[in-house]
Amino acid sequence: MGARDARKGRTTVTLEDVARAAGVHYSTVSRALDPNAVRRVSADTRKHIQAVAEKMGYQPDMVATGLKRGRTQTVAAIVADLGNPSIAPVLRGIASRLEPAGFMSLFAETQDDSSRLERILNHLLSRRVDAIILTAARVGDSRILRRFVGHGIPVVLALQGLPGIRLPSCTNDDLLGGTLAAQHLIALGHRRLAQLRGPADVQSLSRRAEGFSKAIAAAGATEVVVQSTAPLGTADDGRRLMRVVLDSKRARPTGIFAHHDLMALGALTLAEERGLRCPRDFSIIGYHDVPNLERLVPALTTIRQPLEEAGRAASEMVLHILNSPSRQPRSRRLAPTLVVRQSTGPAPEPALQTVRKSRR
Amino acid sequence: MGARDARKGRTTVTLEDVARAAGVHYSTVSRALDPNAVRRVSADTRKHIQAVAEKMGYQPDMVATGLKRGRTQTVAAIVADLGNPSIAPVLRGIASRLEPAGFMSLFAETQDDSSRLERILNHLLSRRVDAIILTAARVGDSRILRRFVGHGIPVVLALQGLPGIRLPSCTNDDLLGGTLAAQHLIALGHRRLAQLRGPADVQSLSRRAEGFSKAIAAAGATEVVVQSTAPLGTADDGRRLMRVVLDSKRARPTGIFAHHDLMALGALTLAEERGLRCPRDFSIIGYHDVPNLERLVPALTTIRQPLEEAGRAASEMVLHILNSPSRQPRSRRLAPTLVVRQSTGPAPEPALQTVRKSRR
DNA sequence: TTGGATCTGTCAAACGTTTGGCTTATGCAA
DNA sequence: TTGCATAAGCCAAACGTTTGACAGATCCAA
Repeated sequence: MGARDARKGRTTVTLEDVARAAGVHYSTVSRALDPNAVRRVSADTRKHIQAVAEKMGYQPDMVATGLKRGRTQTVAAIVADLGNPSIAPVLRGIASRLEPAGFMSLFAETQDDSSRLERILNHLLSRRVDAIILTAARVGDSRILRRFVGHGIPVVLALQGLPGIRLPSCTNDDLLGGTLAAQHLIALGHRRLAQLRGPADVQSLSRRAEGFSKAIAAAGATEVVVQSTAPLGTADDGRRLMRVVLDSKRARPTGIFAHHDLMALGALTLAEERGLRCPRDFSIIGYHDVPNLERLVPALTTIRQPLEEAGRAASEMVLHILNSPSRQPRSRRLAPTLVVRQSTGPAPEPALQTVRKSRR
Repeated sequence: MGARDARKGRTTVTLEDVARAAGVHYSTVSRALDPNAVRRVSADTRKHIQAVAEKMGYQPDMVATGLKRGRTQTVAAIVADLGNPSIAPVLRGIASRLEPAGFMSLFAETQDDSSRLERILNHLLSRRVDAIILTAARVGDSRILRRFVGHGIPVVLALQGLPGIRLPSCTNDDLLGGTLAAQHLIALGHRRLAQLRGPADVQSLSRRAEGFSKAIAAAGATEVVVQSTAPLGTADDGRRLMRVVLDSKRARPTGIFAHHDLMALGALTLAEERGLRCPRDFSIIGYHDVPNLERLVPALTTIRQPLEEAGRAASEMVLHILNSPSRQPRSRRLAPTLVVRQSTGPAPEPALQTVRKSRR
């Protein structure tokens, strides 16, 4: 009869129940139900057992399996901040790739606090998760992670790389993102550019800046860079930086690259307050494709990062490691795409194009 | 010595290892480490064992514990669509409440597909989760859920109630939300209102409409209602509905209530295209407090729903059920709040106020 | 008939805990 | 000293699987 377990009389049917009903030993049931079992049970018995199990509604107990096999079919997704709108698509990517492989995902939030990360990791160790996908890597965390990796459980980084430790990662190609932004503005004829940078100590932003600047230089255009110190992405910051640009004595730039859509938004409103019209007088391009901003007038041209894809790719790596632990998978950089909307247009003074051609 | 388990030589220290090192039986270690164990171990040994365990870095194996105790300290959060920006805050609320209680959360996405929901539930059964929080309830799902509840595992509904089945839920008070919107507009002197409704077959929207209409009627004001059939919340839909309102032969309403911010946005742009200025000529109020829209000009007045709070409250219920399974907790309705920004202002023609006073 | 192979299936030992029952030691009253 | 309660700790049986080792049956060649 169905076993009655600890939980308030919940009824569970076990291997033994099925075995009794089918008139075989429970180990035979186990084998009959294991899709890739060694051939130890005849086709007839197998079919019979499967029928009985089906009829009784047998569900294997994955926690027992986990204990025996040492594999829980669980991976943890650790994020810094669930409030960050970039995160949900990543989680979705993770779930969509892992689910068909029979895995489920636990989630936890570090709130950008290393001690919380450590607590979470210990807890996950205790839960015997099979792997970890970490989107919350901070520079100081490599020590903690190292100990964790020492326990033999795979860690894959998503979105954020981490310098202090060799871990497979799946990040966005910010160099390319910056390049795309620059090439777009150049192609529209802009030759005097400005870059509204995020804080310097974030690796991805440095690369973003580098990609932009290199492409600008390669085209023989000029660029002024202003830099924020605040955490990336407030509109106020964008205003502030844009003010610096407009107040400068140098010739006003016609193409603006903001490291974040909300900065672009702030910059845009400030410029319009000063009587400049976008895209007539200047073009501006943001980064991130923040949701709902496509509703603005003018809708923001931006660089979109493949977030869901990042989650999928990270999961892919996890599965790869789990299936063939011999070698680490290669880290990947995912290509962002340019999303052209209405905030970018042809440069206002085409005459300049030819003048500055050969500066390099 | 540390046991070497199945997973590629990963080293785990077990109760037995600690027991050997401490010179006691492993059951004693188990008791010494259990904070609320019956008094079976002296203070001295307990302290000694704790020290040894600490030094060896012992971490209890929660899957073994789960097997023995029949409790996995895991709850599952099932959502319809991780892409929905409302969901992340709910997840955060869930994690924040559950984590201090020693629980972690699994997540899964139904993609609004009942058969996927069923698969997921079976899988969760197999994993012996302690409870489920479901934000993805659809009308047709009560049958599936009933079977599941029959297995004795608690299900709590968040955000969406479900008519066919008695389940504790934690939803937003849409009636109040509609009322708040109406009262705000009334207080500003508006007497001719319009309501841009979402589709009729969604319960929460009906209540939203009801709350609004009742408050309007109570104030003796008039209202025209136009209704969408599309799934809630596209700007195009808002445009379409607003066009109907403006094209009507009746006197133009001065106060608009849209069932969703994006609808409000669409309505707003259409009205401005027709030469009306907001909030000078008309006021409009949305619903949902969709992120980033506060950057618009004019920034949208809206109704904010306590999403994170919903997650926390649902978790609270789960913990309550788990701790005292005797009685179901009462369902809760969470109060939304009015967020006043710039899209609402005093009604343009104050004279009308007195004229229509006693229509009821 | 004997002696392997091969094919099916059973047996039982794990996996790492929790926990009821048991044993021994200790304290204390008579 | 005995008797007895109580405290402290050990023993071993679970929990539901997986899986190596073994056993019986069948078949076939020698």
